[in-house]
Amino acid sequence: MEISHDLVRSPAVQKGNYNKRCAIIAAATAVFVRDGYIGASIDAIAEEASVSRQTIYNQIGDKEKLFAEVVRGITEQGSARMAATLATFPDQPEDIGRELVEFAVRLTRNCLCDDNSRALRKLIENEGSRYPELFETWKDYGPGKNWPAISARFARLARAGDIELDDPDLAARQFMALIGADLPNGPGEIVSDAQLEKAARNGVKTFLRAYGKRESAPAL
Amino acid sequence: MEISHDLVRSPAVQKGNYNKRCAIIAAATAVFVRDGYIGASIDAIAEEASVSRQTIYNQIGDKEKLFAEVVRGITEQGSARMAATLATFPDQPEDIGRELVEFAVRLTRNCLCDDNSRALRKLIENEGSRYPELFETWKDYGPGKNWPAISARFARLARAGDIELDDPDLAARQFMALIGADLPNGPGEIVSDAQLEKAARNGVKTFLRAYGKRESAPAL
DNA sequence: GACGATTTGGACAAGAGCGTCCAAAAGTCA
DNA sequence: TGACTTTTGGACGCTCTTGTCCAAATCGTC
Repeated sequence: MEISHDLVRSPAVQKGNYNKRCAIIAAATAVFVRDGYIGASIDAIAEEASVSRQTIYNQIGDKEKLFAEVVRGITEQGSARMAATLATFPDQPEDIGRELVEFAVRLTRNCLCDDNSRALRKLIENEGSRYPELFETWKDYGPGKNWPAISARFARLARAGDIELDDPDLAARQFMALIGADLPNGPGEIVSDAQLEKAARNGVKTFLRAYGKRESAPAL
Repeated sequence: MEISHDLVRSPAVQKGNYNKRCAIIAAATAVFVRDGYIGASIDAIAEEASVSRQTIYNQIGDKEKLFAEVVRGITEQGSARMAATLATFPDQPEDIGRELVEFAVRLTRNCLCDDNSRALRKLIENEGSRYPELFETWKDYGPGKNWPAISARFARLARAGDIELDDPDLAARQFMALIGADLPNGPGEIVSDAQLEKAARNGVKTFLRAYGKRESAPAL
């Protein structure tokens, strides 16, 4: 699982080699996701990063500190991607079907199916109970900020008369569920662009059959 | 996580105390799900089962054998519950909305939200790559047998004129996604009957808005 | 080249877990 | 009661991991 940490910069202290530090964080992310917190060994991370074990202790410190750094990195990156993607929601659509499909493709590709998001979900699910403070950080970014944002977009579409719905929050949850329903969710599965496109089209089609304006039968 | 293993009987050999064996399997299931394969220690399982560590080695054997037994148990039980629930699909509905909601409640309660199913999903997701043969066994029961079964039911409903759909497989996947969209999916969260009922109603409502016959507006 | 900072690899102690062995205790059945 | 089976608890050897320490090697910069 390749994870770029371009956005992960040393927070305050700027000692040592940035590249080494980034390599350590990236390798730690991969190994933590693959083997879990307990199963991940510092030696495996060191080997994955092509770095001596001692360097990890020099640069970051404890295993817990390393894990916290990993979580901080993927949370930040995931949140940034989600915010950027949400900004592309079709506000004043000309062809709502096509534009919703395009948005769904961006959403699944950048925020649901990418390695970073899957890593975050897996860590939250498996180690969230062991490190509740990690869960707290994520709640702010995930369901705390982004879900209301997307439901607000749908509410605006409804006010503009593009769709018909009574509960924007519910519609947002169902939209997410529908565009994810047709995606292969096996472990470590590769999702092709064609599958992504088809899943988005199928999900949006059903979403608009339920919530679209009655007179305009969407031909996708 | 309480998991009853009434269906789990010793396969061939019938030596020793059944109660002890069942207690071991149940405890092992809980600990494996909680801590993962590597994180689960035989000592913790022995303590959870109120049994000496040596007894585990006498009754089952290896840690791997114990894990395989755990997976076999929850897979069997999950499959049995799914089959029993699928048999209650409304074949000739009088009130399709109400009957689909009732079916969705049964499905989520027995096959999606119960401890057994969640344990199975978690183990598959986390250890499936480490033990592919485990994944194989599950594929037969899960997507291999049950998903075609449910889509066949929807196809029959469509032929009878109760709903309008072109792709039964897709409709089945979307039905599952919709009735699960409104469920709290946090780790270890308790789902009340009221939430279950409401989630099912919301999901079926949208499903029928998309696939129901146009003239009969469902009032749920 | 020389100096300081960093990295490296190896060694180390402490602890945890797995699987085995074994003698004593408890349970089971005739 | 007596013979047989099972369970128990403790001890053991083995491996793996964590975190620390340290001297030698490497890198960057002047």
